Amino acid sequence: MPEAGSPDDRCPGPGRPASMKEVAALAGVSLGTVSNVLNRPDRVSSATRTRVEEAMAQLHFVRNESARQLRAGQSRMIVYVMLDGGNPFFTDVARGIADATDENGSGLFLCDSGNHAERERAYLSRLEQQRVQGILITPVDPDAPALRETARRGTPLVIVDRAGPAGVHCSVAVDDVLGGELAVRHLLETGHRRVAFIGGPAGLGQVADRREGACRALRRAGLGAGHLVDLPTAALTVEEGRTAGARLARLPAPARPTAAFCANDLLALGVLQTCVSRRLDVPGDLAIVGYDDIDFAAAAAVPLTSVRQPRRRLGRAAAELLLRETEPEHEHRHVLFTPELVIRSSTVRAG
Amino acid sequence: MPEAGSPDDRCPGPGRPASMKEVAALAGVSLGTVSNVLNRPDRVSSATRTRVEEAMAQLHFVRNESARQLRAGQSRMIVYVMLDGGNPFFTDVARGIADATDENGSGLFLCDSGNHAERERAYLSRLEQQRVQGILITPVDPDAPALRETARRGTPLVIVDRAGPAGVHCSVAVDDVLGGELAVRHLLETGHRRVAFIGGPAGLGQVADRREGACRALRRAGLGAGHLVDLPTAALTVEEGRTAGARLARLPAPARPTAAFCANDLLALGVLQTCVSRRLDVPGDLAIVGYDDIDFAAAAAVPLTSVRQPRRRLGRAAAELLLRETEPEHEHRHVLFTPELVIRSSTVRAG
DNA sequence: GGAAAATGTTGAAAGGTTTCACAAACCTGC
DNA sequence: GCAGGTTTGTGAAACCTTTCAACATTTTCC
Repeated sequence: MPEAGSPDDRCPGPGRPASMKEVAALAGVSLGTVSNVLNRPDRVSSATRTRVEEAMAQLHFVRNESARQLRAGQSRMIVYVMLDGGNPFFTDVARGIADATDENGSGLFLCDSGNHAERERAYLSRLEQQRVQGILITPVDPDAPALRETARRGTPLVIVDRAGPAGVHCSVAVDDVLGGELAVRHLLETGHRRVAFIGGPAGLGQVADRREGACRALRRAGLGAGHLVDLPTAALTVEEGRTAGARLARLPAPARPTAAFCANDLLALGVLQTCVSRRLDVPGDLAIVGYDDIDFAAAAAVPLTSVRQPRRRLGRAAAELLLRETEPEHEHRHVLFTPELVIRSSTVRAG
Repeated sequence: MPEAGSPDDRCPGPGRPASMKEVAALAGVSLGTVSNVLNRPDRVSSATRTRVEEAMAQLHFVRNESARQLRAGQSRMIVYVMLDGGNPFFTDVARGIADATDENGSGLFLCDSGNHAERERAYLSRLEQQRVQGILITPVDPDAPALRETARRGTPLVIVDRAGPAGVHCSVAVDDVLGGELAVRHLLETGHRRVAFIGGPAGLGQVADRREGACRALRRAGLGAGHLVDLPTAALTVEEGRTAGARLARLPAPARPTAAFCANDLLALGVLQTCVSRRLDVPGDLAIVGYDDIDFAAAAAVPLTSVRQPRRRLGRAAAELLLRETEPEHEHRHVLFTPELVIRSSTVRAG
């Protein structure tokens, strides 16, 4: 039996953890001195410091962050409110954020709104009550009043992967219209003339912009909007992709698009799965372009052509903007990254 | 005289948010009454209540959670420290936790240790200082002293997807040894006699247990450990899976296993990808079994046979144990779920 | 009409930390 | 010896909320 958990080590146990006051009493020193040991150790003689540190160890002292926060007026906590924790795109963005917050010494916490406006609102309110140091958020709706008000009341807030209303917040996003255009231009260049757009809900800015980009590509190729076949989905999930794929496969051959542009990779993977199970050749019978270039896109058995977003840089840039949010004379900035098309076998046969 | 109430305080500017004291002053009421409006509205006459509520609205009052926490002694925050935010398995577990915490009205926050012991320790320490209501954690090492000590000092803590040292914490896990056995028994039953085990780092309990289960299946079939070919990996990622797949493909044909059991689905997807790019038939040339049955496993173009864990139930059960952790006479419990093999085309040809 | 109960409101204390003006002790150099 | 400086340490105030005993007012019931 390891001695680390020896039962005779009777400590405070179920009671309240020790406070600085108790530490001070045990060390025979004033409260202020304990505080100095913690915050300005150089102002304390090494003899007292040792005595205080021993008392802290003996009492298993743990600093009370609530009290510190109360005194300081704000916490050291940075939070990213994700739109969908199940989408690897957002966890990659979170990693980029973590890169920046680590360097800054702030702890990063995550919340998942699950694309649910009410839940997002609840989190926002909690975070504001918590007086967090800052909020990064990929919102369900960047124009929601709650966002504006939270920022106006003083909580630093940066919008990620969307642009908020002009001049109200900083934001970091990727040019989704351009991304959509790149995707569909590529399909047109590889000979397709009837392209499905698979995505939804249409209220989601990312979806609307990518579709808009698709239309732009058609226009610039001198083709009408009739060349785009809309297959709306209820969410951006693999499951919805499978459903949409099945609907697509059921279309009569002359009307059936020869290519599908999906609003994200999860949908694309679902569509791909349906094709495979129905023995449709990809890209022969249907070419597929996804969006985000998540790791699973390259790992799919028919590797997906996809629009890559600089996910990690996106996160890092957002975090850096957030940390600057409290500087005097701050002007809100909107950073826009450029996406990039990654061509793989789901649109162009390998070899 | 602290009651120097300057009339300038009326304007809600970009300064500190209003406090209850200011609300009370504006409503011409005492502090206690404002508190009653917030916490026991029934004890306040509706006239006063309205007056206070108007004052709160006018001043954009936001409750200060730090102060509440300080008073209450603990926060209303529940946190799940994930082992790897990039693995959908853990985000699904998180969803199960959220199901339970939602019903309880506590907010769920997530942290990602990224399988990094030092980062995990830092989070744990932060959370303890924060006096969080409870911690759910899938630890890098369930025997790490920091876990034991955090729990001993009074922060409710439940271990998820592992069992901690006996009697110290509650835990919820899935029988990984049995899972490994199911996987390899299935491979043996479908005629394979040389099976690769792909997984690592070996220090990870999940990996060790699943491998142990594989050995048990062999033993029970009367086969020696020589029938298991170890291909250790540095992490449980798609990338590492690709590397391991390449190593596997390079083995000389007589020594090459005809089946691979991967410690999780990310690895399995990587291996699968390598097979496809090298024109190896799955399952003809290599049968593959994954672990976790994440959504992407079924969505792979060769749908993966995988060991399904009740991810969401796992999370929910863990959260429920956590909420009971503070009950008097609490006895730590270890809940063990049973995994289930889901057979798909990566081991058995469809049709 | 007045005692008892119900209802509304108040004021002060407590919770753990940080900060800051101040006191005490020790040096330095003359 | 002692003015002036430095190094250590102290005590009290402040941060914002919640709780609770006590007070004030109204209602109820004989």
